[in-house]
Amino acid sequence: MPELPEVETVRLGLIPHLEGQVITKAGAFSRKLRLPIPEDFAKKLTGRRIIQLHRRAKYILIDMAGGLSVILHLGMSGQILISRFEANTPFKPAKHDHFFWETAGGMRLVYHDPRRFGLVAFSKTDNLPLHPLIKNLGVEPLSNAFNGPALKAALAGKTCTIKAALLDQRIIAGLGNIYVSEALYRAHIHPTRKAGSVSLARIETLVAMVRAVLREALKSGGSSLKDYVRVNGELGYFQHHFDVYDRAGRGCRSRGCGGAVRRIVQNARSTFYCPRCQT
DNA sequence: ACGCCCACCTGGAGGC
DNA sequence: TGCCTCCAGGTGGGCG
Repeated sequence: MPELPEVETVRLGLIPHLEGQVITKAGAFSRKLRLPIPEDFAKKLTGRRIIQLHRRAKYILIDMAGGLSVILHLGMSGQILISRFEANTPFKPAKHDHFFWETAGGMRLVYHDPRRFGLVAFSKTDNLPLHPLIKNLGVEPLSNAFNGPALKAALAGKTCTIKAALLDQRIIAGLGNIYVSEALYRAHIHPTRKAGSVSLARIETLVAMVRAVLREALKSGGSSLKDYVRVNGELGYFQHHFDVYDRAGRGCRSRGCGGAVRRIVQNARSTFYCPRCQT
């Protein structure tokens, strides 16, 4: 579900409730996520102070006192919710709640994930860059390292489609199925084009459009299709601004185009594009 | 090494 | 109402 803008919105929403706080209580329930929840989850977290929240790709990284970091991923349907809790009222998990913690400031974090593709893991803070979940991630698309020449070089010789390449987290870290379709539409690049064959000039445009669509989505608090919500339960609203995603058969929004958005399947995932505007 | 397929899960929507 | 199929913001293991 959540791509970079949704994960970043969650991180920004968590910061005021978590940074500097001490965890007074924590608990986990038995069902396994993408990875098993660490057995010592509650023991490791109880009494520990939260220092700082970061993001890498679609992972939220929480640095704690004592050199411990928590790695969180929302998978397709994960939610992290924060709410004030009443003193002396034990947490009763709802269906698909997998773990929680409470802070001295009176807030309770709950991780909820029906499909269980998300995960929580621990790492030593020092070793985070080398952690197996993190070490192979590519460039952050909102960083200066993401630029035309660098992307052109990363795509050189690739025979897969540009769509598949943009989804590859080892190349660009944080794009998902929605924003890849949206960025390719804005850059006028056909999603079936071979990644290595796109000219530098068009790659430069693509870089700018990836940035633009991520920034705009972030401003809108992300896109809520089904499961994604902010930490206070509110919806994002960038879904109202999609040009192509989930708009098959409807009119292309480009002035004077008059064509219709088409849906195709690439690598078993939907792609939406305008056959007239994208070549 | 690379590209592709599939599995991992649950639930909602739509067809009959 | 029910049952069946298809579909969904992600990821990585295994295969050719």
